[in-house]
Amino acid sequence: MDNSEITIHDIAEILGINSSTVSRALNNSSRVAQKTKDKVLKKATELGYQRNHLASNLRKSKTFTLGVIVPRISRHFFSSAIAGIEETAFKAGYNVIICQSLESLEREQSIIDTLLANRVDGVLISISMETENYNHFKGLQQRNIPFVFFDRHCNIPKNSKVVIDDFEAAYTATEHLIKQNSTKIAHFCGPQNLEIYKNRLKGYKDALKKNNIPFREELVITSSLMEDDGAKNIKKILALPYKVDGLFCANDVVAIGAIKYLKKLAITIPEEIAIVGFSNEITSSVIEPSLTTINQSGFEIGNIATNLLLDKISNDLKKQIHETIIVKTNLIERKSSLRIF
Amino acid sequence: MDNSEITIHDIAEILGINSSTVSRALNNSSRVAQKTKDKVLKKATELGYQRNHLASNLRKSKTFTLGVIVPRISRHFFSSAIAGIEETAFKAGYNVIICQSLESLEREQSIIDTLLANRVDGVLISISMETENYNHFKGLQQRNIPFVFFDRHCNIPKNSKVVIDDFEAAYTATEHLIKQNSTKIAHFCGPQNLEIYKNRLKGYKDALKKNNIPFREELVITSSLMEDDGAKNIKKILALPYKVDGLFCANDVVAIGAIKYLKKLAITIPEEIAIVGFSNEITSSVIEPSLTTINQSGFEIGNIATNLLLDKISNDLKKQIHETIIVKTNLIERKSSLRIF
DNA sequence: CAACAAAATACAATCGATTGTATTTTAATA
DNA sequence: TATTAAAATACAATCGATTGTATTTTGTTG
Repeated sequence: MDNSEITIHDIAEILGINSSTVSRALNNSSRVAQKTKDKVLKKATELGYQRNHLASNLRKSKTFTLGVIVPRISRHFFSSAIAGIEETAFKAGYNVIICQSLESLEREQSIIDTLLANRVDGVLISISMETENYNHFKGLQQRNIPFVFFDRHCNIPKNSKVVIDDFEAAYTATEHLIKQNSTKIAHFCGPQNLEIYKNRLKGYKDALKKNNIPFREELVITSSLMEDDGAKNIKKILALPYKVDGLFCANDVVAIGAIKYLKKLAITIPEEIAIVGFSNEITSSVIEPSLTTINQSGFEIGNIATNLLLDKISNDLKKQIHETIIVKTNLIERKSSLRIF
Repeated sequence: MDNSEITIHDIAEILGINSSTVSRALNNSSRVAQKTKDKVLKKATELGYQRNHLASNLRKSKTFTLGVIVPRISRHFFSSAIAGIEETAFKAGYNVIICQSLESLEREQSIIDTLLANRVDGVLISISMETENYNHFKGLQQRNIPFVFFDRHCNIPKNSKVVIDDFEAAYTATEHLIKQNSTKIAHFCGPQNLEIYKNRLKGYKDALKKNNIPFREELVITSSLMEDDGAKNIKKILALPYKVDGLFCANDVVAIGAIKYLKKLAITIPEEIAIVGFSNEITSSVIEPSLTTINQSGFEIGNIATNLLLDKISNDLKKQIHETIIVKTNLIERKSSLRIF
């Protein structure tokens, strides 16, 4: 049993030619005669030759590896995004290192150090909720490693990102509630250091304004948007001297927390309060009443972001373009907001 | 701005010593004097030296990369398992290539080829539903690449796996239904080429037997356990000449499909039919009625499987042990099965 | 057939770290 | 101080593929 790996030198020796010719033949270089290419290719498949990427990459000083940083892999949106990233990366011959920040800035920074140590060729990032300073990204810039934000991005100069139009989506969601005759509409929003939550808040505000509904500061409640926060936030709203009849949540998880709690209190949805979430988690179609939400395709976003990153990697030497790609979303109307008139 | 990477040769030159000494110093070899080690380490951090893994790995002919094959990354169980795998692997200095078989044998085979081409040091596998022949695993064995099954395993000689006691869990689940006064208990089972589904079926049968409930062939319905299958299978059951009052599903997804369909038909759960699922997907606690299910920690299983694999990798030269580790599960009792007496 | 350009191939250095062997330095002992 | 073992360091080959330069082969033209 020959356990030793076949190298280009083995092939070269067998064919009585030089290993450099074998290498060029396998890379389909124009400097090698077709006859020789055929010979080499035939022998290579015959021997089961497989290129040693380590050696190849060392010479080319490329790792063909991308780093991916997400807050949490088990969130449906992110695992879909990762599936999209993997797919595109794989096709292009890249591997992917996946890391979770678990919503911690510190972890995010140390992950970037690890990725730098691993000499990844590029990085895809969806930032943590804690991320307020951006020095670690500057580290990437200095090292000339291209990176692309997806979904959760931040406002640093010269960056590329693949995002959805959070403003528009939030506007649509809020206006949908208004059309359902809600007038006292609350908004559970996320940390305002994240652009996406800023924009969702803006969209909410704008929709109110355009529809001549006064904005009330006390109806906007900021939290980490975890399931627990749903109940906590609802309590605050119920303590108000007037009745809230609509709720737009910046994600589905907090919306589901809210629904569960409201059901305990026997407050009817959507009759007493109509609710819209954001992200279309799997759970959202299962909960009762099913949750109206903004649908965003993680898979598609992952695909696109990876393509953008690969472009940046191959254009490295030339000018660096800084692009923002906006992916379409749509409102899925479900029972949690549809009132019968 | 010095963009060029620092190498051991740079450090050696600056300190006026040989690069081999620098290498040994950085690897804390006993062949280097402490004084020299200190000098080297100081200079290395000063210059921001980072080992080039490509070069190091090429020399050691190791990639420090593990391959992971799962049916689908977006399933909660698998994304949790991946999180566990990543964690353990990262700590040990390994990277992970994640691949989805999407329940296709063909894809699974080609993924293994890719992983071989990537010269991974080991592989973690949870096999697809289609997987009936095991030649591709033999390829791994021949190449002497250690691998470990987790969750979905198969019956080949000399393999290591991290699994749950499917038999016992299914037994517990079925017995729970019996305690709830169900006597006509159906079982939605998965493809019988997978050990886990075989064992779940066995556990179901055994629980019936021990409780003197006759086993009926027609109550066992095999499918791919997708959500759609839930409704399809329920239809078959409703066509029976007697009334089924209990249902044990081999996963949560099909159970949820069943619940949704039963609700449409206004058949009450658990009063008319009590239901137990398997896996504890996130959705299961959200659906109404909430789904009684077997809880299995993907994260823990991922952790353990990775540790086992890393053991095998480092023991490569010595004897190969073939271990089966069984991870504890527990029954989570929820509304879908709890009858009020 | 000679001359020469073009095509094909060979040679050799290189990527950066590791490691077996050789050499030098240090320290201990007689 | 001479001797010698042990400790520390230097040298050089190596992992396998790539690539710039040198050399050989091929084919075309007068």
